[in-house]
Amino acid sequence: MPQEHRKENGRKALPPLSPGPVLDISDDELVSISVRDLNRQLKLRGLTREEIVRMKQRRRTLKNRGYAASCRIKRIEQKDELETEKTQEWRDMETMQDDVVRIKEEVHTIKNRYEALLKFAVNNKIPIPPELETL
Amino acid sequence: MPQEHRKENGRKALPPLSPGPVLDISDDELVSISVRDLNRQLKLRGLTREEIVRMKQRRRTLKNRGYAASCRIKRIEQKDELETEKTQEWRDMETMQDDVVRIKEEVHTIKNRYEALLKFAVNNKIPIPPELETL
DNA sequence: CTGATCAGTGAGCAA
DNA sequence: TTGCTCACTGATCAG
Repeated sequence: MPQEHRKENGRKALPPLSPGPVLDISDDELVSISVRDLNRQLKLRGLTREEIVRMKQRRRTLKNRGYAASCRIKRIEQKDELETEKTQEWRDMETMQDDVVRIKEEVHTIKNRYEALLKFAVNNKIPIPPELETL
Repeated sequence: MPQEHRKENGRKALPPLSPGPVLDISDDELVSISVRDLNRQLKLRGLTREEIVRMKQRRRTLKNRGYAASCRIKRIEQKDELETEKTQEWRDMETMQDDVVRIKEEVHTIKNRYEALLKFAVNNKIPIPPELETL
């Protein structure tokens, strides 16, 4: 049960999967070469059927190790993406809220102007058409 | 290497961790009882030191299994939470955007009124104070 | 010790 | 076969 770990981080180190007794090849090479080339090598040297099976399994395991790593990275990236979007939307929200405040002030300004104009009319006894009398 | 899986889901089924040859106890019981009670049982029957160690390890493994499950659930919940917040913010955004549109229309309406009033003044040759002449 | 999290592992599904 | 994802495991860290 080769269960130690290749902690890239701050943990332990895992020795490479034991190379077969006959075909010695590093983990990196094994995951890299194509199935075709691997079979070629396997037949070139005379490996037992069992040895071949073991080599295939080692290759699959190494592949799986990589897939698992990708899977974790993907998960983290998706999470980061969500958080980033959340932050951005929060910013957009603030901007829009500012817009609302600004425009509301504009409404206020114009209403005051209108009332000033109406007051001027009243003070000078200028008759205003009814449809313009109220705001 | 008991490496099959207890897929609660749609996968395979894993037989319980092999009970020790002496103290037979189910996985559920083992994770449930306290360390104190476990030690009591362990001494009550005469278990080898090695058997005790194995039992302790089985307990730890079962505990770990539960921790891992919690960890996965937590991760999923956090992701759901983020997505829910995102959706809610998107909704809030729409509401606010509607507010902006509504208020801008209000501004337009008032400006038109003001201009109508000014035009009325011009048409009737009413002098307007300079500070009220422009919008 | 307990609980949480990480990287590695095999199972099982999908392409 | 390949790639991904799941549950599980031991290692390791934090409390």
